[in-house]
Amino acid sequence: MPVTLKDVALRAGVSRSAVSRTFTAGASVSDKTREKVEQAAQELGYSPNALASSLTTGRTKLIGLISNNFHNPLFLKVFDLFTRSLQDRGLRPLLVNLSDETDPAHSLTLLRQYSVDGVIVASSTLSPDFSLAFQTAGIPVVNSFGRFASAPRVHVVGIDNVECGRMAARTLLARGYRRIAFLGGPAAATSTIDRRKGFFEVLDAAPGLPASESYASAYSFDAGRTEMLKLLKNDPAEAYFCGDDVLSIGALSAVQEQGLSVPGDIGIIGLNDMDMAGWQLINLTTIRQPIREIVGCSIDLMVAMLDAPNRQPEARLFACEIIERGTLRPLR
Amino acid sequence: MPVTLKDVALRAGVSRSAVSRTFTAGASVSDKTREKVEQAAQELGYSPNALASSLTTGRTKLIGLISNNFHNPLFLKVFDLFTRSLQDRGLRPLLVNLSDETDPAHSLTLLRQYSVDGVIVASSTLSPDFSLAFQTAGIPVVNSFGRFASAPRVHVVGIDNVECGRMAARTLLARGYRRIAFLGGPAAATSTIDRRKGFFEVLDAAPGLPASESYASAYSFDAGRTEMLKLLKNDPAEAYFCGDDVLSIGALSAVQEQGLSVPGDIGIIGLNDMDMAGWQLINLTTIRQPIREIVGCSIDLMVAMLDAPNRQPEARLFACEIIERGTLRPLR
DNA sequence: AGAGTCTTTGCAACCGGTTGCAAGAAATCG
DNA sequence: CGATTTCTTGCAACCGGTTGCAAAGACTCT
Repeated sequence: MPVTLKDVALRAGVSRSAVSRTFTAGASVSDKTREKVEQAAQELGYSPNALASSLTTGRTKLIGLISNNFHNPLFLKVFDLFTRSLQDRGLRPLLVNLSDETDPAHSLTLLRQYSVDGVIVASSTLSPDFSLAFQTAGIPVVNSFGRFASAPRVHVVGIDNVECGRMAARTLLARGYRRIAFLGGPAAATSTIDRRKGFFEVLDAAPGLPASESYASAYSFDAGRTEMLKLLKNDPAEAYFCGDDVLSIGALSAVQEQGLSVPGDIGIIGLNDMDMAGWQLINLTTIRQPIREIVGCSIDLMVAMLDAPNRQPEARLFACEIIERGTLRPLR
Repeated sequence: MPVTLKDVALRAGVSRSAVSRTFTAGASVSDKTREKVEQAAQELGYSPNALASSLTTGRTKLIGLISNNFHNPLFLKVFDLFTRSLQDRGLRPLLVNLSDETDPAHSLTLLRQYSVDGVIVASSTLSPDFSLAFQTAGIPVVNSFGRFASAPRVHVVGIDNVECGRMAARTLLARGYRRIAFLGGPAAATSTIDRRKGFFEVLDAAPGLPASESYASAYSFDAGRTEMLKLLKNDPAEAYFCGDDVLSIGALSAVQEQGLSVPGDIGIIGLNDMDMAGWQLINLTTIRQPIREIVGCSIDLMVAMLDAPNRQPEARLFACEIIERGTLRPLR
């Protein structure tokens, strides 16, 4: 049923090679032949089989896009950007949804079976070892939104979560909050660990400040709300750095439900600057992660690696930015 | 570099066919051979090339997943469900992000090049003709979240948007609202058209009720808020059926910003029941679309079609359900 | 033990393309 | 104009698998 190279060759009265060459950029074909072939292809509705050609060329233009962040609203935008940018460069995203898996073995064989040209691991919670497995298997890999390392073993593009933690702490201190706290997401996520580190680094440098920490069970509204309700029962802090905007909104909700005001009674700063953080009825002060740049850069790196697979791994970081809204009291 | 059938055959001391057969379910191989082959495959780290085998079998297990709804928060969950369910059935989603395109030609050639076994068009705004193009080209297609037709030409799974419109109107009337209005998303979307139709069908059957309509420029918070601010300037209605939850939340925000209360002064009912509709600080009354069922059913249909491509197209509808929260006054 | 049946196995052709090579055609040059 | 050089082109082998076929092997039964 589908029309092949041979059909076109037959109709155009040329060899199969000639047809193949008309569809291969940079191959040697005379204008006359090319015209005949294109005519025939047009009439038959031919389009070359990318998979068959991948057999000999060794390139599929398939890129595995692996993520376990299918509950993070930010990632809708991330997927949007990734798929668009990949398409713009003639690459096709083969999506892998990791859900709770953390072992790369399964994804690895799966993506190997489909001979992907490269893999993008888009996750803020997976360990770098996950990405490393692909590298070791000889598949170019970029870890987007991944954990920064000063001696990276795989390409990693993202933000410095430690610095984000510092930034949050400094922001709170600058606004005169003294009793401040860290309200993280799941304690095992690399991003949580790093942000916590930076946060307390700054606090520890300013001794005499009472600081506390706690963890929500997930990056979700309910988890944030539940945790905050618990905190409010026992002498809460003046301000909280929450691991994520959704978590923050849950916390915000809890505070308001208890009849307290934000930022009057309690200050909150989130992270990610999701769309909803800007909604007037939420109006969350938060730290923006430049996802457009991160995605763009990840793809640039990936494309570069397709030509030079043995590129030295590098970490590329982007600065985050405080987005000042209404959940912290103003700078004096 | 990658290890092939031949390598394994050589090492196991058998023919290539034997190796192929050990990896093909239902093929005839003796236990002894199978063991030898599996041993060799293990040692070499062999995994069969799905693309090469697709050449002869004619099946890639690739499913094109096309969407233009990368800004609709509901679709993060939709993608999550689709990718997970496809994976569970041994199928791989090849994602196509349509953004503003409405012409299927491009996606069609693209997906044909990759010999996808089938295509799922996940979109609430595309015309059925889009999906039809794949059907015509001989590629099994399911239109998820698509427009219902009583004589469908392609498989369509979703909800009856006309009925949703009716349901919204009845709900508002039952709560004693008399001056009610339709606040749709972009006027060209099929879902908007259908919902409007059902909505006014009910209103027209109850004469003497002043009804009005208007349209936001997008299914977004800003568009909803802007439109509602405009409406509030001129004699607003008592209650609004908004085309979407995000739109509703924008409208809700506008009402509150103007110092009016919901549902005291103005009632709002949304559609979709996204996560955030349930957040206490939003607490939106809305119509739930059973996306889990829609996705599940879409995939069932797709799988069925892989075996019987000429299945008679059918439309499968799921009932929606009012989720009662706090943005409509209670039933008397 | 021999005939008949059922399994297992390798050969070779094929899936839809690509590509090195050598021969033929066209263009360039003195 | 013939000799060179450069372009085109088809042949044939190959990419990594699958599969129909017939031969070989294993098994059953009398």
